[in-house]
Amino acid sequence: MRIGELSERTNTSRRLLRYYEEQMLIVSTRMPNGYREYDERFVDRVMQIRGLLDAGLPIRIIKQILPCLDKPRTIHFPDATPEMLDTLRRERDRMTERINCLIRNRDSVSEYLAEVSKGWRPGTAPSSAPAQERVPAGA
Amino acid sequence: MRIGELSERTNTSRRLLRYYEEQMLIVSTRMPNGYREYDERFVDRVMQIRGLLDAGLPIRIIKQILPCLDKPRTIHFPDATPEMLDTLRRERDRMTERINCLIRNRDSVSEYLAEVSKGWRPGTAPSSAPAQERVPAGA
DNA sequence: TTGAACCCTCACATATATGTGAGGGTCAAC
DNA sequence: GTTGACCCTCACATATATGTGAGGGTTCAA
Repeated sequence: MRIGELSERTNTSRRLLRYYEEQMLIVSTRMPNGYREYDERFVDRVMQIRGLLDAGLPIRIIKQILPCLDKPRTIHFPDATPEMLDTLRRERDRMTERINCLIRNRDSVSEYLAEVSKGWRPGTAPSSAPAQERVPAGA
Repeated sequence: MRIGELSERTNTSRRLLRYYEEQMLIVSTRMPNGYREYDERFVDRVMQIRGLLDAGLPIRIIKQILPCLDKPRTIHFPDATPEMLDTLRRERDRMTERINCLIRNRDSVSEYLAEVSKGWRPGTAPSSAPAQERVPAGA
């Protein structure tokens, strides 16, 4: 597909797709006329990138963990230097810290909302349906 | 305490503490000479802010959820407009999405690391191998 | 009384992720 | 063959979090 379709399907501006390519998070082949050509799996890939970005990871880190995230898990031994593995371990721990921080704070917000809706004027229905929970905490 | 001590105890530059104040995440009283004065609880408060920031939340959101995070849970009913509660609910859901995204990806990284360490040449300790291999992209 | 170690404000600089637009090709439909 | 919807590169603009430094007070101890 061309960049326009990928853009629509991932809800990501063309500008950003080109930026991610420049940052080497994704690649594209070129058609004879110079247009970028993407194959299907880039839809998921781009959405994964968006998710990580939204979760607060910077591009330079995403670039490093992206090779670990292939779905049929193809490990590239030659690519994994000990330095990269160390970085990966540190980053995994950092992600765990972020997760725990977010969980703690989200739970506080949830609690607050629960208490407010309990004590709130009983005439008004607060319509709060917690979209929550699926949280083991392991490293 | 003055800004220098808070800075050291929270590992946050003075510049940033002033910035957080300007953004109204924290407040300070002033001593007669104009120096900022903070009380103990700002140590935790600032660390909480740092955690949320590191987890990817922007300051304008942190500002909104901060009132829900007081430890002895003092709910300010008059402050909570229905709009703010809606924002809060949306933000809680957004945090949950981030959490799940981070968990998913962290688990993938963990898995990758586990598989690499299993399949690695058993003679070599993972952080002391001769660092001479093809390195196409990485740190 | 001088100097070190604090503090103040103000303002410009940087990095990162993103938007916007100019100037210009390609291609299919009318 | 013109039009409209695509695409390209390049470059400047914006927002956010942060660094850095100038120019200048305050406090305290040697």
